[in-house]
Amino acid sequence: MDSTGSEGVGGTKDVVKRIFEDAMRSRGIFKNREVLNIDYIPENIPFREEQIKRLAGILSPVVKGVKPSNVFLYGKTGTGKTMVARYVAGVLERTLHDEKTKIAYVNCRQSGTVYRTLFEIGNVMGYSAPFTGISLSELQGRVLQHISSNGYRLTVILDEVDFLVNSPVKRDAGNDMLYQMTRFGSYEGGGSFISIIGISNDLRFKEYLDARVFSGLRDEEIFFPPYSVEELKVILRERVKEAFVEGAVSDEVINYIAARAGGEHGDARRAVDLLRVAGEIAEREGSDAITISHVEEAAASVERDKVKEAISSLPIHEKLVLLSVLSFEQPQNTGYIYLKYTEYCKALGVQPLTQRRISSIISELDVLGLLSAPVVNSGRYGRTKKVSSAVPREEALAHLKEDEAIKYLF
DNA sequence: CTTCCACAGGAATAGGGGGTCC
DNA sequence: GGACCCCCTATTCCTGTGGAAG
Repeated sequence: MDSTGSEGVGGTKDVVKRIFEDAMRSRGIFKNREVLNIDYIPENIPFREEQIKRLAGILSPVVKGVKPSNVFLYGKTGTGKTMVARYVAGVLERTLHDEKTKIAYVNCRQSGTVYRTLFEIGNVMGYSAPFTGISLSELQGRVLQHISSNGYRLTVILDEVDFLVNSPVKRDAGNDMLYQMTRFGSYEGGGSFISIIGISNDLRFKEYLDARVFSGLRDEEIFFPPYSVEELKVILRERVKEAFVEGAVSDEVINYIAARAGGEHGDARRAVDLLRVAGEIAEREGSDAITISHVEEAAASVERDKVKEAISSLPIHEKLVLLSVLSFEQPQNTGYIYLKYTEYCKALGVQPLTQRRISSIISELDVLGLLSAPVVNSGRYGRTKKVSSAVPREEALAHLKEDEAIKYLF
């Protein structure tokens, strides 16, 4: 840990001073760390020429004020869908000299609800709606009205569009919104239109879609295959050239990152992320090059941060459920978890929630990756979830103890 | 082959805090 | 102020179910 007191002649102050001096003396290994941000769009996007050309071709009518086909981009995470869409949209935007032609980017998952997605689109189009209070259909009507009455021609990128329809609660609203948007213009006249670039990595997506919406949404499709490890190496090498000073990242390290991040399904975002965090760690250590062990540490640190973030932002009942699961060595049935949970509630003087709710919470924690809770059938002995922790026990407990209330359950 | 466990998980509903609109 | 809206958590009630025990 940290050595209190003074080492050698200098005191704490000198130690701190030395850290700053070290930081100043070393040239630093970063040249331009912006290049490693998630939303950085490089000049050159390798291995995606074909997709870029196709998307540009499909969108080209826009420059003449004509509605292009709707496009659907699909492929797994980190295969460059968003980057390509933003890249092409960016170039398109810069070649336009037309007030009426707009390009909007909305991430449907970040927006969270159909309402807020529409709200965002309205915002980009210069219509500020109340962020709550009016009905969805009212908002939808207003935004579309705003677009048509101003004669706007809109190309909207709906990233993670599956989130508009993937829950039963949203399904109808999401379908309706997409339906209205795909139909928009066909009856408006006046040159106003909306074209949609949909992006999704969930291939079950179409199951949730209304058939009419589905066919309307993908006049065209562009597939993004995973990057191979070799391709990842090229991508990393290009980023390294831009981001780091010469000699800071060896080929060996690049290969290691590519293998590590790309091994499963060629996720470039993950690879670049790993590179960035490894660089930050190396920098903090005052090292002038990234080593394999920096990368390993980076991978562990990314994982730890995720767990910490996930646990500390949990509401109290979720934390208690997690604690209940951790109190067992072996995987347990929902029923036993629930019993333990009610004990904890009693100890804290909190009113326990119903088992139905706890069952949902267990599922939510499963989705978050904190728990593993597959449903198992034990014949005569019923049907339940076998709940166990999906994160290191001690680590999870440490985070839970940060909570003021839970601390007293030691 | 039937029974029956121990829940899963859908549906309807409520309520409370955020709001708009007239 | 009253009608109505969104969003989220939570409750109540409910029907469904794979397979070991009998």
